[in-house]
Amino acid sequence: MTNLKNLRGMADLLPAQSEGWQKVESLVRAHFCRAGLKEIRTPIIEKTELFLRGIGENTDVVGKEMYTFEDRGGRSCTLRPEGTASVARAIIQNGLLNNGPQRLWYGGPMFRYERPQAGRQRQFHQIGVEFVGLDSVISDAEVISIAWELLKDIGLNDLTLELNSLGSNEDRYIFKENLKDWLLKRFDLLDEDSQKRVNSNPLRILDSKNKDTKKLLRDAPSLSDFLSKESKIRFDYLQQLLDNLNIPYKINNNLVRGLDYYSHTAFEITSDHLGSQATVCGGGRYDSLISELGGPESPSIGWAIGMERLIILAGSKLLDSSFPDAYVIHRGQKAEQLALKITCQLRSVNLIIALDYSGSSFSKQFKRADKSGAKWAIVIGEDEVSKGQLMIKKLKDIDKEEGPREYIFSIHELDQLIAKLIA
RNA sequence: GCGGGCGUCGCCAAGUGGUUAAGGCAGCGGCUUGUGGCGCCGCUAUUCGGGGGUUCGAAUCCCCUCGCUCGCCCCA
Repeated sequence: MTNLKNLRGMADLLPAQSEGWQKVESLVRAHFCRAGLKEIRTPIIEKTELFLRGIGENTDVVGKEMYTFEDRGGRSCTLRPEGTASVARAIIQNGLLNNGPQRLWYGGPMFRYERPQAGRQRQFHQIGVEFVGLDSVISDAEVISIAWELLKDIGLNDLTLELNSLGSNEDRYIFKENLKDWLLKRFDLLDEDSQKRVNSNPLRILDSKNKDTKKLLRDAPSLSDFLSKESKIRFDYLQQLLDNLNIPYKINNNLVRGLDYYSHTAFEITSDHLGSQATVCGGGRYDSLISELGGPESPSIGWAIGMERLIILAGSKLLDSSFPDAYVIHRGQKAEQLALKITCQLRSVNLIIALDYSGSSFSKQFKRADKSGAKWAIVIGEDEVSKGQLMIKKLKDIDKEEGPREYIFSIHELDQLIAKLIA
């Protein structure tokens, strides 16, 4: 291998892992289906402008993590760093809201140009849910519960749901000005990153991991004190609904989230088993995104789950477990032809059949049959072909003596063979 | 983008300047040309992520580059 390696942060999904992915994906689909969600698929490339306007120019995602390039027509294009902006665009462009609120899910690869580490790659996969055109608090609770129940169903136990209210746009504007004033008075005490953010995105400073800044912020004005009466009622009611659903949560007043479009409800689901990338699910309400992108006023809420992180957490619960029902052993050219034919016929009735290709000794083929984990060996040799028969032999539990291990069938009586294999 | 660690066969690995690069697992073949999970025997890296350089001589030292990994930042 000379230089033909993967690009940094772009991982292959190998056969040993794909079954785990499929398990998770089918569970995910089942949950979405039960919740009555419809799938939407959008292109993985969009005009750069969509993300600039949708996600916000001062966010880290847009500021330093986008895969942006010019196409041959000189258009600035970007590989989507998240799903919501594209979904919003597609909804507006196709007029879906004319049919009422949309309850949608999506999934697929996302791209962010970052230094990879555990649970973080440059191409990664998200599944997400978006409720567009719904304002009621029960939709917030429902959206959260879909994520929570899904994660629980995959077998993840020690997860933490962190919850906050960012208030209305107005609440947040007033708070932002207050916070900015407060921070500017203490500018010299802030860490470098936070100093840069004071004017562009002061809310993000609340989320700072810097020790000194954290300490300083203990006395800072709190967003919760700036929530309007309506916003407070909303937030209280959401908590009441979650209590009612027995979904545990932790209020985190510093949870701001990195994308500009959130208002009111913001939440994250985190785990202690992911190293420093603790968030497995993140989401919130985005009441003004659709209208800002040129659509009708449409309050909305959604979340995204990182598939790679989900798979890491699910870990050993996803071990490979599929074995063939039967392994077809054959010797001789006529037998080979029959073996292939039988294999296809049995597969057509949904049996999982493995076929040997080696043409080596029966002894070797039996060894391989054992290794495959198959329950039965189907043996087709020259004798069988000439008699129009085939023989099956039970492979597992060789030491348990209970009745015959071998059975002969006519190749014209496949029904009986099938019945035996299924039994 | 910044800072650490790492890169020898599909996997796990020994080797840290000197004849042919250990070993284990897996794979393939044989013992056993038509019957299995054990066992025994044999085969499987002209090459040490890639490219330069130092040297009589390099997987081992130096430089560059690619990738992985851990932390920061941030997020899924």
